[in-house]
Amino acid sequence: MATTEAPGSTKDRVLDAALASFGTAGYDGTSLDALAVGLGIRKQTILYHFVSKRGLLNSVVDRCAGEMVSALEEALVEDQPDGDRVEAMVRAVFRVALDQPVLLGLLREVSRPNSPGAQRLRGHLEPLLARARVWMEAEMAAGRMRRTDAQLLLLSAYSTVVGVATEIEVLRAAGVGPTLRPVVQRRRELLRFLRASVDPAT
Amino acid sequence: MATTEAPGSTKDRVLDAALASFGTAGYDGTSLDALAVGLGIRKQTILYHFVSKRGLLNSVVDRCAGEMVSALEEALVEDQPDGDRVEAMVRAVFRVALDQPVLLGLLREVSRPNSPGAQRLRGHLEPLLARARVWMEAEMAAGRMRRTDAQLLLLSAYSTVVGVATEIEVLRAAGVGPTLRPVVQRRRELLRFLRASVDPAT
DNA sequence: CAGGCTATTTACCACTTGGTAGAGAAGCGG
DNA sequence: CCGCTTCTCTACCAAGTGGTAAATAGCCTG
Repeated sequence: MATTEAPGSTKDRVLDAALASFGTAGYDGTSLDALAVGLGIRKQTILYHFVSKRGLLNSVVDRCAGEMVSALEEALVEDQPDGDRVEAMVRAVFRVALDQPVLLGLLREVSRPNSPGAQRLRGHLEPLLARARVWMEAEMAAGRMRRTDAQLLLLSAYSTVVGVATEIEVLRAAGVGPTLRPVVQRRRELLRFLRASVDPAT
Repeated sequence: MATTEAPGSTKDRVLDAALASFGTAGYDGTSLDALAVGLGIRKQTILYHFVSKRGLLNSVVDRCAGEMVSALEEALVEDQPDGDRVEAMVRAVFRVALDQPVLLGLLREVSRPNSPGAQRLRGHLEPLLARARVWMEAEMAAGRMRRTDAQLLLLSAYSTVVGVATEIEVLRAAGVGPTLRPVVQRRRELLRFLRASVDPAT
């Protein structure tokens, strides 16, 4: 049983193309035929590997959520000397946003309520959020963080980070170009926001 | 020539239903047939009034952008004694988000790059953004606002506000309920952020 | 070489999509 | 009553949708 596919395999190429299409055109805006033609294969090959369109979406979400979660977990591990965990996570998200912006596109598409795959995404992110929640509550108890509703603040931070990172793609589309400067500035502003939300001296 | 429709007219009912559907299911996820059935009319009646599906979207965007812009302009007028313009605008957006959350859904849907209607929305918001830009630059010159790239900060604020307000719908879907408390708290957090971004003492 | 397994194909299918053509119907001014 | 406009309807259609069935080819094992 090979859970990991060779990166050049048909299945993997389909996943890549599907990610791009779902992230930009959306789920409904993606046609299996078009996807197949773009890959030089037949639609039925896609259905052979993923059973249904919905199954394809699920696979794409699974893979991307996996990448996202492991990127975040790496960021959490590498700053063991307690060097601002928040900053580490934000940097991780922005790195992903720069490396593969399509992934953020999918995240945006799929985090819409009632969207197919939204629930599945939540399932992947839930444990991570739970961990963050208990950590925050510990920080609050220790007085290192301002007292607020942890869940609410987390959702706020999540949507803000995704919003900001997603917008990198918007900027790119608007012709601002893949210049690094605006991105860095955005990240700085965002960190300022998160610190303000968390600062106990208020 | 009656530019304004009677609020009970067929045309207006179609606009309402289309707004709801575009905002939740998205453009591609909306079918004219389903829309018509939901209204108890025939699809061709819709096409008679709006020529095409795209035309319907344009009309919806026009109406919503109009409401949004006038809400913002009202907010700007009523605080002539310079009582924190930023707060007035944020409050206006949140009021809209609470009164008609679907409108925010449309905003989110349509502000995706390459989305049909994205350009049209930009056209509506452009003058408002331009006004805000010159105002901010004046504030910066007067030293009442920290020096940054005005355009970038505006985009940041825009996406953040929309993100946060949109998420109200997400919360509602997640069962957090239309309670007022989280919304108020979110607004407070957001204002803290915007003030921090703008505060000259940094 | 036989037989099974995997991967990809061709050939269809039922259904939905947005859109066109044209017929009635209702109201209204002459 | 006529003719005009406005609105809604029935009847279609071509193109595309996701999905099923079955055939074909390659490959490894016995």
